[in-house]
Amino acid sequence: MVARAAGVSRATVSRVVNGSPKVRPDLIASVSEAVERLHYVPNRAARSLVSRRTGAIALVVPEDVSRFFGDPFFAAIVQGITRRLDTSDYVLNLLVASSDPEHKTVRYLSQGSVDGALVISHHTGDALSTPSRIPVVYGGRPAPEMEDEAYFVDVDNLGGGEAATGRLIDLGRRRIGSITGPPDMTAGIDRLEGFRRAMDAAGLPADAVEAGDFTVVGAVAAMRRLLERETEIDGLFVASDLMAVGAISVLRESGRRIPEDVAVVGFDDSPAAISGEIPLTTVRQPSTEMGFTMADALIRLLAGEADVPRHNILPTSLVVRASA
Amino acid sequence: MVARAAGVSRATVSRVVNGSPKVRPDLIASVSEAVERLHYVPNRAARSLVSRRTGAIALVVPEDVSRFFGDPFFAAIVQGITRRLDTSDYVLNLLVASSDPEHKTVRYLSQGSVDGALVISHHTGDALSTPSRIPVVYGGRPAPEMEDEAYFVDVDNLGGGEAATGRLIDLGRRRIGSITGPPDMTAGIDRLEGFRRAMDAAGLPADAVEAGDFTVVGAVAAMRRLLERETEIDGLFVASDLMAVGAISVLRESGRRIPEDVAVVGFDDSPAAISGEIPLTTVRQPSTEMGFTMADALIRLLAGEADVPRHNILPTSLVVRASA
DNA sequence: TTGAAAGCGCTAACAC
DNA sequence: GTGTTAGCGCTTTCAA
Repeated sequence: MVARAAGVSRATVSRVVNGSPKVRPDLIASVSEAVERLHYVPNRAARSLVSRRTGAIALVVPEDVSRFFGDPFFAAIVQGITRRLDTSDYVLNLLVASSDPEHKTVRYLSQGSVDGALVISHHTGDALSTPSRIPVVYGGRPAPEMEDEAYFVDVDNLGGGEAATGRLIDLGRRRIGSITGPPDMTAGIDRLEGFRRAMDAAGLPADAVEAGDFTVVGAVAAMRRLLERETEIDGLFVASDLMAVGAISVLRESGRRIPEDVAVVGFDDSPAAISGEIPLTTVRQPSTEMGFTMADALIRLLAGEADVPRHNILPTSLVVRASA
Repeated sequence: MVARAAGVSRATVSRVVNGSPKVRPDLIASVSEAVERLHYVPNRAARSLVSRRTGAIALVVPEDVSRFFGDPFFAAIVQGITRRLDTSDYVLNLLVASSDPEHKTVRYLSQGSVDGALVISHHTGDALSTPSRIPVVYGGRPAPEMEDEAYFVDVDNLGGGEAATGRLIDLGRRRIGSITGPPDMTAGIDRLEGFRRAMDAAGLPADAVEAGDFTVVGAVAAMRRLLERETEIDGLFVASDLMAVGAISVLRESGRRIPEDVAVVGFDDSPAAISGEIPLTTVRQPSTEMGFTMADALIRLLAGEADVPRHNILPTSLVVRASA
């Protein structure tokens, strides 16, 4: 080790570099000086070989990146994560999880290449099948079978669905329908559950429900199906803004006015909410904060903190615009 | 090493694991079996300590992630990168570059934590100030002073600007203006240069130009300024679709019809191009391919290939819709 | 408080 | 072809 030019042993250099408290001030000074002068940078591999820590955490995202990276919600999560990491010594490893269980990702995670992992779970099946021995924090409520033991951060989809539906009810709407997400995505499930609770509480039937898939075209189809069954609909809760856009186009096509004939509430408060002709009333979710909180929880877990909450549900809020 | 349970030496295990050609088939079989049975996974840190390779590459993005992660263009690049990496043994490290030169990022890169880096350079100043000794491939043409020596992949902004302007000229427009990007972003500079060349070639003056900043509000302001100076405008090339949306709103506000009074061509072929009321004629850029190509170039560089082209300009194409 | 020495898990000469 | 032997650069007991 070159920095021994400071006239001390490698051990002392190591202590100084790692900020050990028991080093004489004058030594720490001369070592620092030598480090500076020689542009010494500790080798990460050697360090993690002995310390058994890598200083890296993985961000595991589902395979269809296309959807995820373009998705503003996901973008905000990543932003929140990087913001938290910025004031830490961890770096982020981006892993695109394949459905193939024997994929690189799994091997990588068990390779001890990262100290912990953040996994964005949207579909129920996404949750890391191979249980690794490193701490994992999920983004989004994972599958029910892991829900209790797992650490996760989620937005209050249930409360959001309830608030959205409540808005429709407060508006005096009585025949309220809903276009939901696919049945294997917990976010969609929870939003629907919120819808049901609000309807139940108001003594209204929660049966005008059709499943979408969080895309515009899926929503168009779902809306058409719904309209065939229920011509009297006067209120609609759609599980995402993008789907709301699709639903609204069908509604208008059928001659209905928004919000006069049918009041519509979306979910996400994405750019799509204000890009259409009629500004969407929707539910805002704290996405950046979600990413930040996920990273924070993982870092605390890695620091050995014992009282890290397993479940963290971030509040959502209703944003009233023109559609309802 | 536990896998010595296969009755061979660690060296042989290492050879088998790394696919060395000079190992007896029966040994490679029994070793593989033992590896499988014992769930042996080589330790990454130890391996890179001796091999001086990390199996990781960095993706360095400018600080304002907010813009970048939400940006479909960036999303597509990341997708292209991960797609290329998927069939390699490299993993991706995401680094958010701060403007602070003494930032984590710089230290990290010089720490030997990655074998190479991909850097998305949009602003001229973004280019890694600290010259690291690892191979770097830029996404987007970097600052002129590094343009020659650096490896980079870019889309043909110049050709795209030329084609867009050419479309306007072919349409018979004669008083054609342009809203450009900020003067420190090479993409915007090149698009403007394309505009100039097309105008020059047609013997038209290229002086109706105002600088935008790639945002809707910036474009609105730029359009207003342009309209004050040039009331006769009948054609407009806008350096991004998002800005085109802003420009069009101002144009309409002033009572002009698109494309009858003013034909408009954008750039990017982003979702914004088809989300507005009038589908935008625009220039499509191969963003996913750009990411793929960047990763591919870096991987080849890391493999020691000598004939990796330093500059790679990917073709753009005009997409004709309703606005021009 | 500091130094000496051991060793983290692996690969790469070098012999056999 | 395979085993033996050195380290890779660092942290960390253990003595001093």
